[in-house]
Amino acid sequence: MTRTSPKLKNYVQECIDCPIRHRAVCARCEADELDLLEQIKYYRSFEAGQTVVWAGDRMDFVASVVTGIATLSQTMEDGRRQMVGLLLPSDFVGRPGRETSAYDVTAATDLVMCCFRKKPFEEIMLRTPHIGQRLLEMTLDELDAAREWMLLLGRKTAREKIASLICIIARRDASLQLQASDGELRFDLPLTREAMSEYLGLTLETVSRQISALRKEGLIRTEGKRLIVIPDFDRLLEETGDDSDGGFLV
Amino acid sequence: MTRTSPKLKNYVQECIDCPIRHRAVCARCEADELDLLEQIKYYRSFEAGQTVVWAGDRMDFVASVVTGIATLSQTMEDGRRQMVGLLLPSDFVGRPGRETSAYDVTAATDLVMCCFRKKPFEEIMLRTPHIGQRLLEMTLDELDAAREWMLLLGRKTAREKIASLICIIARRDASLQLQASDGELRFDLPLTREAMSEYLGLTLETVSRQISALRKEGLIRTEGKRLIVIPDFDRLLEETGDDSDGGFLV
DNA sequence: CCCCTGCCTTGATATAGATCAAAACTGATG
DNA sequence: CATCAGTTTTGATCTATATCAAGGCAGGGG
Repeated sequence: MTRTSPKLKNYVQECIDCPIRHRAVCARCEADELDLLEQIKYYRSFEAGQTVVWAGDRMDFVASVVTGIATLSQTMEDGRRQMVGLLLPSDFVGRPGRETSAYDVTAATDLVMCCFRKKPFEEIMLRTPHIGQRLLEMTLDELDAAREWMLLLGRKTAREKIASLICIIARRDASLQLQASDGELRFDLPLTREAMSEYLGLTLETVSRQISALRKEGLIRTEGKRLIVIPDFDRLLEETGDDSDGGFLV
Repeated sequence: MTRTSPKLKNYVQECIDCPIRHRAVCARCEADELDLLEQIKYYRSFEAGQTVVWAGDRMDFVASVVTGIATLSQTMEDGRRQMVGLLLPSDFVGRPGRETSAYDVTAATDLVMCCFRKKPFEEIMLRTPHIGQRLLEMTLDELDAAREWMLLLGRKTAREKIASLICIIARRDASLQLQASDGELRFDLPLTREAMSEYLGLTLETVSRQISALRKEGLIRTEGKRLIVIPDFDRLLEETGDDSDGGFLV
């Protein structure tokens, strides 16, 4: 678990060719603005399971997720945990103007982040409105997502929660991968039952039971450990409890 | 209910003397920047219970809450409702760059909002970094609050939820009113049992029972319809399940 | 090849909170 | 002052999900 696989080290990438160039906090930057960021950026890699920072710890950088998935979670004194954010590629980690992390940040899968030390980043942000504008936009999106999640946590049944989670991951995955072989959607769900339960406000047993139920009813199939296949996305969507139209915004 | 009490009409206020001047989206504005906003602002008043906009409806303004409390909520097709935001004075309503409201916005109490038509506001925002900066800061605060709430919805018991709600309102109230007569905190909790249940992801019966329980144990007293007295804030805080130190920001 | 460790699944039971129901209160209206 | 609608409280019961418990399965290491 603590052994570092060599392939993760020394990830390097020109901004120009970066896979998240047009979705991350730098999305609106012009070439010269991008140069400023490129000069101060550095990459950090983590293996699945590693902790990036603990809640309350000093965190002197902000970052974009380049590849992999990170999670934000809170822990209560007695150990109850709730995940409060699922960070996919292009999502932003950290808060300008705050010294410490408010949440535990964990690598759910192998993870590469594009980091900026906080101080220089804040300086560049003041001089570069495009960054602040993009960050505002992204933060508003996160806020919408958090509120959507409040509905899920407060009012949905266990079955609806699971269906919602699968649909959301499938959507975000599809929007990146651009694959839509006929009607069947297949993708990686790289979360353990426990991680899902922390996200959904359930126990891992309930997660397992509900996934089994969806499988028995043919709403999903599972292949191997982490692969999910959705034969009919719309049918699964009906199980989420969301309005037939709108639903999640990504 | 639909009769409009005259006192609510025609609220007018110079920005200079505005009670939320230094907390709202205009907080960082210099005098000349404030002038720009002052020229396009207008006030709207709502009575307790009135709906400001429905989710999905066109919303061509953004606004700051000046006095009163507004709520944001989502409704599922079958009627289940979850409140996703509680907007107190100085909080911001609406999202620049979005045509329609994502949530039902309702006046929980009599309410006065300082409104800006969206288009001119967005133009001023582009020219005035202080507004965008402040809005980013406020949005990040909202996001933190939403995530704190996710923990509450996903993991807290009914009792902890109620204690948390009361503590949060008490805190925010205290930070505005600046009254701290000895140890005893007293303040208005202007939400019906139903509104509380929608916020906490409970039924109104459970809310009522838990409030009764806290009252019987002397953790709170109630005076009249809406007044709450907290004899010992720290003791109530212990019932929230939050870390003894940190807890909610705001 | 076998064992171990970490997941995952499934079953039996317990319980917090929902649901259903009725009565008590509160304040407004005629 | 009586009535009425909207709240709140409290009681009885039900149920979805948690909790406790036991096996099962897959992959890595010796």
